[in-house]
Amino acid sequence: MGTPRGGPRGKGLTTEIVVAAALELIDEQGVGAASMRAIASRLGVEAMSLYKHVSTRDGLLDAVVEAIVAELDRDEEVRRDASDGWRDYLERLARGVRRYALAHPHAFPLVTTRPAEAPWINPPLRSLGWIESMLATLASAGFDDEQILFTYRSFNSFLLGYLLMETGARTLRDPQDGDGSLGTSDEPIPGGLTPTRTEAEQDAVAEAETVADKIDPQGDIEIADHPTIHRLAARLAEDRFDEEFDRGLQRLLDAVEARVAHP
Amino acid sequence: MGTPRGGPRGKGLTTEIVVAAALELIDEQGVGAASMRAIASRLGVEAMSLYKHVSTRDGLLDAVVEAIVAELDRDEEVRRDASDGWRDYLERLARGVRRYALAHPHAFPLVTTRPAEAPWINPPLRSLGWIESMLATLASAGFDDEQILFTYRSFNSFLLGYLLMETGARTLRDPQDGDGSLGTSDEPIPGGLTPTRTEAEQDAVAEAETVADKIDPQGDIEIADHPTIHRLAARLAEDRFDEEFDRGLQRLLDAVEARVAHP
DNA sequence: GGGTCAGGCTTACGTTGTAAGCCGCACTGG
DNA sequence: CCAGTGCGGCTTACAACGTAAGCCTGACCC
Repeated sequence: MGTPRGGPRGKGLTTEIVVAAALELIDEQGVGAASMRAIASRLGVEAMSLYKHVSTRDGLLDAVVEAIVAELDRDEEVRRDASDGWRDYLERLARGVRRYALAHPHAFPLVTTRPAEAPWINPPLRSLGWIESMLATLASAGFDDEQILFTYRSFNSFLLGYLLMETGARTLRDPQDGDGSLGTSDEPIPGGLTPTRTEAEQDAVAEAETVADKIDPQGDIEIADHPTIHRLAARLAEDRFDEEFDRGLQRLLDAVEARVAHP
Repeated sequence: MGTPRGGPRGKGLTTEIVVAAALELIDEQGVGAASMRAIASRLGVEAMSLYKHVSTRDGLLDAVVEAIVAELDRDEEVRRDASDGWRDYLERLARGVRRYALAHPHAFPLVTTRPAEAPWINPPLRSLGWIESMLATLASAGFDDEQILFTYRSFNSFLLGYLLMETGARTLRDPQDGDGSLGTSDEPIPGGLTPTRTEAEQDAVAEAETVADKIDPQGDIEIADHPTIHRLAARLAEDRFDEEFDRGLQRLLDAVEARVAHP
């Protein structure tokens, strides 16, 4: 009841501010860096003060996810009404999702993996508002229930997979890992093809064959065991994400269209 | 007696045992429950002892991921040689991946989100061995480089998206307290289409208003704001994962086939 | 039999999330 | 105007976490 009336109370912190700070930290240094204390200190405040605005760290992370997804609401391109047909609508929606995903590559895994409240709420379209919007749009475009469901799931699954792949490729492991313990290879593995582990016995952690063991700091791979990878290395490294997203999306929409056309 | 003897040192703990224990804990109670102390105590050992076998918790998690992916090596179905053609090979591989994903729904997010060593190593096929296997198989099936790359990326992205969706649907949020402290907000936000978003003051990131607020403990949704969701609720809840995986996979393989047929 | 050392255990430290409670100030109704 | 109310900060405290450092024991080899 107690509505803040008259001149709005000169409040300092708000939930939105806390969420925004958390998101900034995540964007800059990854999820792990967003500790309650770190977020607080970025706001010039003590950690416990945050709890006046969020219930728990997990809750805060959920709120961050929702804030990210909510960027769709502010995306003019996406927001345009659906009067140009379902295909146009889905296309704009997909590009909008990609936009927010690429805007927050460190946070996107959060969007994709945070457990949902119901089995049919899935990333990357996690808000009931947008789910409703999509389903309703398809329905009023003449899709029957079966077709709507098919489209909903294919669409989600495509975006999920593609964008996780893309953001994953853009956020690699910190190469600071040199870190003695695991890969104490001071010397770069000689272009030599022989995986001779001379000495190097010092490494107490006789780890069982990690992928990292097979890739030296320069990113070269052992050619002997993996000739095809080696041959395709250049192509594998190419950044084709833009066009492949387009192609994939069009293929998906074609499939939907086909499904709608035939019984 | 208690001490095994014979040839080499009769050891108690091994890296594999630690990894296995970690995986069990993750499967049973989620990643968060797999603390060093918890893993150790499950093995009847002190936490610090684990460090004789793994270098760090992060390293252990990486090892867990590798162990999971390595289940492909033990999957007879997948392992059969590729003499029945690339399509058969990819189909078996895909089903194998799905098998391990469903075997470890709590761990799968780990597989999908742990940062890789190179941008082209991506889930769910994270091992150089399998990547090499796949690329080589396609090459010897007559694919040119372009086609190989296309197939590799589409395949990964499809599996990633579909399986993350499926495992996500199977591991929901612990339905505990209704909380509410997050929603100290007074103003109800109109969600959905035509948001009529009044001008946002500065760059405030988002509104508070959690999805959880709109779903009661029974899983019912507010019908007023989300009529289409409500109408489709039953269908949305249906478990069609098996057949949809098949369909999706076939569609993917068809697309590959088409791409290989035409220039 | 003495030396080595793998592989456990103990102790200790810094950091984390958060429960509990304190206090000042802005605002309120009388 | 003044006493009261409660929002929104702060302080303190604690259990659990990852892990650095070092100790201790018993199986092995010469």
